[in-house]
Amino acid sequence: MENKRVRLRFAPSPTGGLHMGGVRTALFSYLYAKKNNGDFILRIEDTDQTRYVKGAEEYIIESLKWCGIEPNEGVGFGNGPHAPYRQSERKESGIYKKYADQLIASGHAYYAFDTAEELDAMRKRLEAAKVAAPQYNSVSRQNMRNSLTLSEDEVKKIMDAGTPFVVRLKVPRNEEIRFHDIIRGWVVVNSTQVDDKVLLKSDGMPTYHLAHIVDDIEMEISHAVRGEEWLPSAPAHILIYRYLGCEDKMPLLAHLPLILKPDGNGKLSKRDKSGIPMFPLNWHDERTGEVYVGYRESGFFPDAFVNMLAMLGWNPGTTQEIFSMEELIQAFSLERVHKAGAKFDPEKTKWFNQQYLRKKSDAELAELFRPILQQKLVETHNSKLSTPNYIQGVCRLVKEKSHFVSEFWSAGSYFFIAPTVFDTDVIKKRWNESSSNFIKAIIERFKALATFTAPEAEAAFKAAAEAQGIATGQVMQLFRVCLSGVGGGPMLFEMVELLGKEEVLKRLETAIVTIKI
RNA sequence: GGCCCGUUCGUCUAGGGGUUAGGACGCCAGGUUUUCAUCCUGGUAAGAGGGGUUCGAUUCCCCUACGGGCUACCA
Repeated sequence: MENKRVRLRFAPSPTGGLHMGGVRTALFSYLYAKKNNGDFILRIEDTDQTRYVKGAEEYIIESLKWCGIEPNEGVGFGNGPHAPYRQSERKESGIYKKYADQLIASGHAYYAFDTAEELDAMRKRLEAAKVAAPQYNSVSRQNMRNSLTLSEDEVKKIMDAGTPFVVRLKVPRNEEIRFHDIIRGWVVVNSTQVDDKVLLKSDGMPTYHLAHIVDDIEMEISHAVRGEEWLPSAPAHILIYRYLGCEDKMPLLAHLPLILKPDGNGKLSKRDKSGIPMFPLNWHDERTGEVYVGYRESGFFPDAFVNMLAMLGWNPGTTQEIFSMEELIQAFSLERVHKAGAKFDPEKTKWFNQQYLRKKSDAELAELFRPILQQKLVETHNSKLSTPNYIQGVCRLVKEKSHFVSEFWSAGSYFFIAPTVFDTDVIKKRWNESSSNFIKAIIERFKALATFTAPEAEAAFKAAAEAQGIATGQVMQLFRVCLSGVGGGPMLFEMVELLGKEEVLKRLETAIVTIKI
């Protein structure tokens, strides 16, 4: 067992878009597997036919791909020795029934024939009797219709008649169940708290409880990493492994803390008022018609998203915060995962993206900006796209103040379209009778320049100001507005150089005739 | 209600019997950029409460409070 190959699975059910909490579970499993030269498997747990959502599986696969969390085995990622990886398909081999039958044969599971109404009535009865935990268990099962209370003949008769039935786990009455969690240490629960879980549903499908255990055994899973919401049912799972005689094959457990919503209390919801997405990719819910925006579509870099997720509930114990996937793999350990839930911080999320934005080369950014730019230029009837060098130059100047590539357009559209309106606040404050003379003087001095670099333009500008006895500070912003229409932006003379002599002169001429006090 | 898990600055967190309780985000201030942003420097701000154990507890134990999860033929 100690030398068992490390194999982890991510096992979502295709009931909707994969939430970022799910992505983090996948990420942690992936990191641990890679760190230990193990396998990472994607298994689809589609045992609930009523909740199956079309497109969800594709969404999960695409999300993992975008994040760079690639399983080396599983649905959408190629078959390994344990195919198929969809539980609905695995069921066809009769594997789940086989394990359920084994539990029945050994007396650790039984058939139950109760209808939904009968179960409901039982619950109401127990509630009325003020039973602390109304559930199907060692006590209440004695008053229900199952193979424990009915005679063998009766059971046979019912089964032969084709009456629907479920298989339930026979949980002992008063037994201490101890299990070890990598993150939480030892957890002790008394079996009186555990109900007789349904293992096989009346439609013949296994429940999660049976299916994931059977598959984890069959797929030789070494570590099961999942959300904290599974902690309460873990004791039942321990029992199943034990009764199956498979305790030695039981994966080590690690229950991750939940991701909490940024404001107020509770789990993360599908939407947050911060405007920061909760899903990796856009997700369209066909049932409600609602659309949830994704990190990808919001302009986040996948590595920034993954980095942010990794730091939610885990840290390396150093002050390093920026990690590539490789570095995460090297540094990761389940033991360092926090116990307490982590509130998700939208501001920090943006900061992560900014860090990655800064690290990208101008060429990379230009490549990302190009499609946005092209679309904007079409929208504004300026279909002429600038040269790659020029676009890179814009990216170089504009990236310092941005968190997202998607902000480049609003920050620097004037690099591509000459301004027609000029910030009135700045004009009101800075423009006076002498202004147009000053701009004219600059035009003359710029014209005289043989080469047009930032330092040269700046020197010419200062000389013009000095000649007219104006402090440069008085006219810098004015000059900027003439060129860009707005009062803020990147380094002024860097901007001048990039725009180029011809364009600068043209814009200044326009400004003189357009701007009125 | 019951059970389980948790609790260090507003948020993410480090540390772990003796520390000026460290870092990051945010926020604030100063400096640089003769604007804004960037950048630099500094600042703000924390061990839920009560009991133990101990020379000493944020750190170990107990209780309470609070928060979260679970309580389906859903996962």
